[in-house]
Amino acid sequence: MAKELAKSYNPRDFEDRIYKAWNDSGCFRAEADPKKVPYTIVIPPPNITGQLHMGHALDETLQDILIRWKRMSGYSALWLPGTDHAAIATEAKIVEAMRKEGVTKEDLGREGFMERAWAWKKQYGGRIVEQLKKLGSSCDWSRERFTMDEGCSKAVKEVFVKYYEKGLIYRGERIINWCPHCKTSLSDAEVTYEDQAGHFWHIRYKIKDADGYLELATTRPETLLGDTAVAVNPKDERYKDLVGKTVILPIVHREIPIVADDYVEMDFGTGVVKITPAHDPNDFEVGLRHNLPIINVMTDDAKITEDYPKYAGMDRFEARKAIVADLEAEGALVEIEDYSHNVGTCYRCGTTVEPRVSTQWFVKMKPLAQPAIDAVKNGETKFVPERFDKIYFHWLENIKDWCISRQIWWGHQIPAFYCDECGEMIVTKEDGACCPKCGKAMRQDPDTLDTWFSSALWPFSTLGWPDKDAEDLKYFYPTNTLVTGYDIIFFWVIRMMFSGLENMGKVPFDTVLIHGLVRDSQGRKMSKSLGNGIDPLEVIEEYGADALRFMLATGNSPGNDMRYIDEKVKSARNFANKLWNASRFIMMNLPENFEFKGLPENLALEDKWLVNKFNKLAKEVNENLDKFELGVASTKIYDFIWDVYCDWYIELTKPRIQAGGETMETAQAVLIWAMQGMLKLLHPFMPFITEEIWQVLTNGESMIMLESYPVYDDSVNYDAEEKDFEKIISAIKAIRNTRTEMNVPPSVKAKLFIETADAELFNSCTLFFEKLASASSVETGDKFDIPDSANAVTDSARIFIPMDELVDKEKEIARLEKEKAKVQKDIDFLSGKLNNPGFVAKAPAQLIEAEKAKLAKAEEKMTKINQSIEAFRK
RNA sequence: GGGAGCUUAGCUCAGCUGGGAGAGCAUCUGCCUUACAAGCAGAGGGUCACAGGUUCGAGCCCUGUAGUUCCCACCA
Repeated sequence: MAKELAKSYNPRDFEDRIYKAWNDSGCFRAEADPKKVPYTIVIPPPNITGQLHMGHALDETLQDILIRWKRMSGYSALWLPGTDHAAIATEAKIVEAMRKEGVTKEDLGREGFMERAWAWKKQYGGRIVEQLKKLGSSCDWSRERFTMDEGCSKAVKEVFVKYYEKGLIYRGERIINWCPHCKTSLSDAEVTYEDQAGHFWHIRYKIKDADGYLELATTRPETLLGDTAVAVNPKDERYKDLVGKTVILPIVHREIPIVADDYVEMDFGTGVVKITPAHDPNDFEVGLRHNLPIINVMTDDAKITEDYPKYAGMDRFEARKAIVADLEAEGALVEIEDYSHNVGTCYRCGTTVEPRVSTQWFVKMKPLAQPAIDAVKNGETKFVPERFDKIYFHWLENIKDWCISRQIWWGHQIPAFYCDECGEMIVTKEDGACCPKCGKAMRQDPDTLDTWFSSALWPFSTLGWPDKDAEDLKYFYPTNTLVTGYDIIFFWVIRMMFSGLENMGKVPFDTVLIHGLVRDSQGRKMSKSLGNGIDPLEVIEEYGADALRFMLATGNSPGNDMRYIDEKVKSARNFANKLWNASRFIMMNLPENFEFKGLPENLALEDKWLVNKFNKLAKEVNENLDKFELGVASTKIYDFIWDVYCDWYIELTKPRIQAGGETMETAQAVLIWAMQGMLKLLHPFMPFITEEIWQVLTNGESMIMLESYPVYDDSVNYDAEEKDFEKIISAIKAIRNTRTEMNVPPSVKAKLFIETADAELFNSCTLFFEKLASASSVETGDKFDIPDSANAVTDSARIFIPMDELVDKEKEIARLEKEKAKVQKDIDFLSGKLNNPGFVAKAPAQLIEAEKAKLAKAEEKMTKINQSIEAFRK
């Protein structure tokens, strides 16, 4: 540890060193200590493929603030870290890397591919973890987990088998979202809808055995190949007689029925809909109701199948053009209309999703959703801010079954086994099962699980479940605060909720703290394609992790997006620098072998003023943190350190330090006392600089991160002293103000004559007037008449500042009149309020008293101003 | 088509149980006062989107309007 602070604040010199010291001494380790109360956060596990971005930086900063605060407040605080295998995202990256080498998945085979994937995990899984450390994250690395490690995998199998046996998991042929690029199914949550400009192609289908056509419109003419009906509304008089007849599908020339179904809206378009059960979720439902055949016309990469030789091998968009041309040639195309519609895209790669019928595994959601809804309704888990519970309810109330099987290799392979001999299927936790019917070796289902299936179990799988007696599980579950962005509610929060309730019987966390996105300086989302992303590591390199953290925690509120603005980081860095220099100041003014023995007895007025203000600060900061108002808390600490401590208190101690003796010793002790308190309050927000200063201040005898967080001390009551000293402060401010307005440079000292009823108080503070208000001498009294002097007036004093040159009476009167007008406004406002019978009758007594006191002060000041004006007019 | 957020100083944003509008940056005036020019002391700048309502009292609560952003939704 450093022995003394470097001359200038340079976070690069100590942040890594301090992180290592924390880690080496086991400060991050949480114990299941029965004498303590647990406080637990599980990290939203970043993807192993990921690199730290601003979103992580915000998320980790908020968690670290909470965990450090709770740790210092005496809790057994566990922040459990880990990473996510991120199935599709990771596999896509690996495949892409392989592509550059000219290798395909098929070349390697499943086993070979998995080997390669694990190697990838080994290489990159550690990278993001190292980046988290740069931020100062105080995670318990001894408990680090990975969603595909042995324990998590065990939990996944356990849950899968349990759900299957309870009938909560089933396998079936359904229409699902298919990504032709990733070549896998997707869940509903993994589809992002976006408005796209497209067309409405109006097509006519010839009615068989009758004259005329049925005209309909579609945005996807290529799916016509798979049409197995056209539908109309049963109440639609226009088509009533046609129901039961058939039409001839253009191009294909297949005969398909006209069916009646309520799904069709009469007022939309022509009131006729083509039905393609294999490629549209609604059509699929209609198909089920009318027993229509399902004709899949596309391969898994969305090319037309061999069944349609003319279009076979064409991509669906090429096929669209070809088919439109053919429709036109055939005379079946009536019209093309511009149309904007909602298109589903893959949330990973952006490819337009193709609805597709296939056999998949599903989780039955209705029975699981209800307890999750109830848990938030009855307050077992609450969202901060509260409004996000609406989104949560809405999603759960309309939830559909969750498609969990993915046609990729990187992930948890589904623990279902098939007998190719007799067709038997079993679901089991055991590997390498043999068929219970015919004894033959069974083949495991090749599919893997949705990545969110394992992260849904994260709050308990990481604590030892399914071992129900695991010490960590018993002590740390349920966890307390989950911190995440609003964009993850559907993917993760909801699934953790029902998983926790179903498997643990308890909610996984009591609070979900939601934050927004970090946008660029223009308010745009940071994205790779825009190239507007800011790398947190570069910011840390330039300004330090503390500055970045402070900027992210300050000036924004839960649930709202924020912008990354360089000036804000700079200003946070300047704040750190300010603190750095303040501590340098107090240290350079300490005697060689100074020993801090706590707050001394013989406090001066200004010491009590400071102590009282600090005490109130500690109270408020804890209250704000309790309510997750981290930004408000950090602002208050900032204001106290900069304004109260640096700009006032340090300046006040300077003359005392010069004076020496007892007053100096007291000042030194108070300086240190307050500095230690401020460092502790600030530590969760700016861990590195506070630790570095603490180490030097305390000769490395303890770590600030393990100190107790300051709390309100109800034995401190210096309210009267605080008020008194505020009189001195306002007098100094008034003098400075007057001098500035009269263009008197600070180098020009002036005598002060202070006319006040608080002569004793002012006399005890003459040093401060000399030092902070450029006074050459100070005289107090109950009556002065000093001609040719500028006047500074407060509610408790009239201050005469004689000038070398004659004071311009008119100017001085004008200045006082201006001031008078202000005070008069106050008096009018306050007396108006107090003369209002409604206010006096209904406002709280405390407030009325406060307003009366304010009015009295204003009137005092008014009297003094009038006296001064009178004196000038004489 | 539903739902939510936002609209406060030139810019970016705080302001949480309703009690005389705040910060950072920017602007203007002075200061290199030996902790800090990444600083110090001052100053200017706001009908808190608009219109109603509730209240003794509204930036804050209610209703509506406008602009804006986002989420959800099966009108082909």
